[in-house]
Amino acid sequence: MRQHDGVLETRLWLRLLACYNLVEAELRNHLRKAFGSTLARFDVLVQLERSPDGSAMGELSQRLMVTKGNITDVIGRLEGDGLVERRRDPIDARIQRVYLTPAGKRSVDDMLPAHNRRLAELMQGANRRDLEALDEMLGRLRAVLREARKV
Amino acid sequence: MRQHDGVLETRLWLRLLACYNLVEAELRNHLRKAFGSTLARFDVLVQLERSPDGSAMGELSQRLMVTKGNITDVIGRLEGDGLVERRRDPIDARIQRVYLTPAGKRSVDDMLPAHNRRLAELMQGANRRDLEALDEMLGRLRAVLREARKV
DNA sequence: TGAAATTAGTTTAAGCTTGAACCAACAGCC
DNA sequence: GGCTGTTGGTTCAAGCTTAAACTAATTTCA
Repeated sequence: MRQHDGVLETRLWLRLLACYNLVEAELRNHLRKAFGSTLARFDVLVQLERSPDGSAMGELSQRLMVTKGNITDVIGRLEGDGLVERRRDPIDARIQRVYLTPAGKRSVDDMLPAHNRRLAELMQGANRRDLEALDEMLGRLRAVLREARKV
Repeated sequence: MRQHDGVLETRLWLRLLACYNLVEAELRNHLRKAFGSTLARFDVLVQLERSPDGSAMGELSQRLMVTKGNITDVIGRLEGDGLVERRRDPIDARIQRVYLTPAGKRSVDDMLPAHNRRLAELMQGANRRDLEALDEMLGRLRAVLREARKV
């Protein structure tokens, strides 16, 4: 009898989904209450902080795994608040390069440590070895999923 | 030197996020192309199929981990398409009980097997033992996160 | 009993997100 | 140079999602 009927995969997916939802809700809540911000904005700002030379719209879209239209929208809102600025690439005029403004940098520097602390707090009830093993295996699953997507 | 600075937790979260995004995007894509449906609708329908006696709006909201307002919205759309129907609970008049219509049941029965198959396909590149271990540990993490939320 | 607190759902405004259609700029090729 | 195809972003409509304010019904308890 073949046991590979998808039951394990479904249960795994539902558990992963639950973990995702629990963490996501808590982090969103924290950002909102502590900083009046959202995850979409935060994610973009963090990504930009890691790219001092700016980042193209499409690059952001890929890294954050959302559509290009989404990035256009979020960046537009962040630009309106003066946290980022867009400059057209001088070599390739199609490319919009996005940079953190000083205010944007201040904003990330403010949020990021508290955000990470909150995340660590959420998992502090877990055994450290479990987290390490989980981390390792999620890395492997990610590789498998990336491969599967191509096919 | 205290090593518990949140690096592990952050990496774990980013990997979990990546796995979530990869699976979610693929499942959504599949539902859309194969059935012209969405995950939000699908999730509600599956939940209702598991509750032959109907489900209250708040129950759906909790199980799917979304807000009550969201459920009102999605159910409204599903009802408009004739896939579910709302009936007020005769005992407690505050409660709206939601049921699958025959068309709704046909729709789930149509989608669910293909959906699960697609999910299993996505993970078929992974070692079976890894998936079992991952499943187990996600279950434990979920418990930890639920506990942490209460605090 | 009946006022106060709780619970179930709805509504609303704002923001998030997608997918598809579109425009402009670049790259390859003849 | 000037087609042709590709790439990077924007726009648009629709749907998804949240948080907060609200209404109506039930429960609690003095």
